[in-house]
Amino acid sequence: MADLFDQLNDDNRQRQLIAEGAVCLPGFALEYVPTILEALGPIVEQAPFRHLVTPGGHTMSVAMTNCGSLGWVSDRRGYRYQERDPLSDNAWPAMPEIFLTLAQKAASEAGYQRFKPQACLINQYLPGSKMSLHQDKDENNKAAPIVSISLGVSATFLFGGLRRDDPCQKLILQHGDVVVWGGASRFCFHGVQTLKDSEHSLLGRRRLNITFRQIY
DNA sequence: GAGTCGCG
DNA sequence: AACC
Repeated sequence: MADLFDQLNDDNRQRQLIAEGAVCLPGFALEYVPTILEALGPIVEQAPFRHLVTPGGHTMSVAMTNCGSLGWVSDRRGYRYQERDPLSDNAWPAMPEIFLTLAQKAASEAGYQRFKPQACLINQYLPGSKMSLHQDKDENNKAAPIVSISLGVSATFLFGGLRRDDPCQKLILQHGDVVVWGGASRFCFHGVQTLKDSEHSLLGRRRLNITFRQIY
């Protein structure tokens, strides 16, 4: 009975406007999931997930890697995008065609037709992982949106305003959901609440978040 | 002094 | 609260 209710609920989830310029597209990535997971294998083999350190000296609970021509990194010196993986000094793995296609399709669906993603940040959340409220401010191109794909275990996404103390909306992001934000909401604070310990049939106890950004 | 993709 |  609960399963039936959940299923109906899922089917009824609709495109949701979060704020001006920000939208959630439930299940938008579902049809691409097998291809995405296949493409992720060689990426994490070449550039394994690692826990980055913030400029303040704290280790992030989320494990990260990148693909694409630029990757986001953090260390004691600050946040930045760079062409090479600091672990290997190699270029980041290429962005798979399907990633580019999906990111552009989602951006277009949200009203951003000129999105040219250069950076793809892949975040792995295990139970207990979280992402504190922050703004994405390291991109040179301030007009391009952010495209975020959720896979695996559901998480509560916090979407606030332009000031840290603005109230946050809570969105439950499920496997296959895509969130796009840009325009007036491009610099909204956002974060992810501590991942609870639960199991997803395809990905186990993990949540993967794949985000796309245009840097220049 | 200002800000914080972190912690208490 | 420490570090930039």
